[in-house]
Amino acid sequence: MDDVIERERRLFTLQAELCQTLADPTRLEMLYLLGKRPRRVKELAETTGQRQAKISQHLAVMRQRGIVRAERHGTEIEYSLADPRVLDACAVTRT
Amino acid sequence: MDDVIERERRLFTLQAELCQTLADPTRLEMLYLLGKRPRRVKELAETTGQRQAKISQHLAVMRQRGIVRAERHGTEIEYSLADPRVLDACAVTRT
DNA sequence: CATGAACATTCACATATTCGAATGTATGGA
DNA sequence: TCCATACATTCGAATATGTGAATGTTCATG
Repeated sequence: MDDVIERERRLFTLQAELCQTLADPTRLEMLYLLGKRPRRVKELAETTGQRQAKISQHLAVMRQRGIVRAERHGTEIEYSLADPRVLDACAVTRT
Repeated sequence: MDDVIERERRLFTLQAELCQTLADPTRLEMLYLLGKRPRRVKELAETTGQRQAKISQHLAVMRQRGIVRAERHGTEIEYSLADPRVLDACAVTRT
């Protein structure tokens, strides 16, 4: 009974964390770009016009949440969407 | 050119604000309940087990964002979803 | 108009988030 | 092994957010 409610509450909490992760314009722009194709950090920084450190910080957040995946190529690191379903979430929340 | 980019950025910002509004477990639970049928504040407070003031605060946030609509009936106020599409957003962000 | 019920708002505080600046780390090449 | 490049992390400050406690407001009723 209450267990069901508690289970629901945990789901709402998880859901809220995902929404929180999407609740930043820079991260949304990065996800938009990664939705088209994988990108290196430098490219994300240049395309968005943001500092590299800031991009790395946002990437770290999204990595921890499992939204994004990193793959090293020599000295560069290529990021891609870990689960393209986030694009659905982005699409639905648009305008 | 840059105007297009700027326009996109504004959209990302709006989108981020919506996500931010959804980024709270209590609000998600309230939206879930309102998705089934309109509810009075007291009912929302009792069903979620949260204090009335807290519920009103969250309702105020969602009212400002235009997610929720209020309709007074005597001394009670009934809330409903202003745009049922938010349910889609909620559904997509669920695990 | 006094009262109680239902709801809203304000204030204060704790916590979280974002960002710039600075610094650290890993990799490939000279 | 030294250096430059690409990226990550840490730190501190500013700002935002969530919450409880207290207080205000609105309305129906007597």
